[in-house]
Amino acid sequence: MNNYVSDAVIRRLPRYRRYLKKLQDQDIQRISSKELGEIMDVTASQIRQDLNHFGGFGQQGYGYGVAELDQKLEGIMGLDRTYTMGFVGCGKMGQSVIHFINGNEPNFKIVALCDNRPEMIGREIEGIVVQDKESFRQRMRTGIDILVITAPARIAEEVAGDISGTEIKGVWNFGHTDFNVKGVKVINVHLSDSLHSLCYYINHPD
Amino acid sequence: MNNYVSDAVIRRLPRYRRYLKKLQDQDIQRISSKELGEIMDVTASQIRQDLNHFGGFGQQGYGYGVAELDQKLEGIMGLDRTYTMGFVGCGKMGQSVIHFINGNEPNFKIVALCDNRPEMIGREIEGIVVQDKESFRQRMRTGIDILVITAPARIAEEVAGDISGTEIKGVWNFGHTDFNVKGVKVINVHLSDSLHSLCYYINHPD
DNA sequence: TAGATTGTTAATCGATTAACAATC
DNA sequence: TAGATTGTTAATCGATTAACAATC
Repeated sequence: MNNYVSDAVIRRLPRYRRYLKKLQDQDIQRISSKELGEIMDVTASQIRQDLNHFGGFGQQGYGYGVAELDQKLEGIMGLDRTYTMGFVGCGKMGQSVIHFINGNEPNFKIVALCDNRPEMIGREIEGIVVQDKESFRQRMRTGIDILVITAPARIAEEVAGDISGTEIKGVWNFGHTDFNVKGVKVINVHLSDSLHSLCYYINHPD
Repeated sequence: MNNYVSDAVIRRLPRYRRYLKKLQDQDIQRISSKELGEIMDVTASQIRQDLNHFGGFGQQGYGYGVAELDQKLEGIMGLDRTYTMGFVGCGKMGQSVIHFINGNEPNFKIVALCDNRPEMIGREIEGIVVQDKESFRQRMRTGIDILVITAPARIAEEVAGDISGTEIKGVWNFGHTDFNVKGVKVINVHLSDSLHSLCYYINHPD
């Protein structure tokens, strides 16, 4: 019930949920922080601390109800509702993220696509017609919760400027630059960065 | 020159490099930690602390040479050599990562592809023939530095078991489960997790 | 030399872990 | 009730920031 929640905690929430799903698949109905900690390779203390930011979901002497905790976390992250998405960039990366969302994320509905290349305009990708930048700019103003950037940096920068004043609440950015838009949360995926860190570890084993 | 380097520092290294590249594009040849901190939105202190884990790359009264620092970081991350890559899974996600690597990461050479589906076997993707699991298992033993997992969780788990004893030094995992292989560094990308954290932020603005 | 800015030590801040009283 | 395990406070640990002497 604490007010401030650190980024470190927020980044762990989806992971808790992944493990809770797995437990449900195994028909396990309750779990203690100790057991869960062993499975997830974190301390029981951290689990209890993390969860208590949002309320007391456990029961002394018993542990946590797996399904109940999963549902609470779903609510905390707002995954008990749907989000509309618009894509900027429908190249290989864009198409694969579109496919990923449609196949794995039922709470996210893709409602608009945009691409710069004339040969892409008017084409349908998984049932949605690709728009040009001008008509997308219009479409973008209302009814899109999350903007997904899967376009080259130059185009991403252009679009960033158009976000203010729209209903967009979050940006999921696969581009290679960081960007900040006031009033909108941006998550930068940065594939290159994670690959390059991997190289660091490869060259500095311990 | 310090021996232990925390994950937090390692994750920041690629980001420093991105900004140094940008500075080079603008023909800026030197920069102080103060200026760089302002551009990157971090403290000058953090930059100096981070870099000094690896040596004194700056000069008092002057700052850092942009090209020189970039080159040092390249060396630290081992990006002055090439890495061979094998892909497990050649679906939409796999193909898009293959395309991403070939288009953006000259230090990474894709040398082997694998897919489970009969209709994929023998097909060529960006010049590389897709192998079945059995022949890939053989191929995997030598000459692959990094294994990229872009296959469903079930297949990822199978492959994980075959890694020990190969020359593979790192795994770049796009699957939806965490996994650990002893002696091999694994970086889990977890697209869902980052999307779900974004939802948390959308629902808890401040 | 004087000014600037590093490299590095010390102080602060925040996150993780440990401990334990509360309680199911 | 006794045992188990939470929720929560206190202790520890690590990372970030500030300060400053070294030095280009």
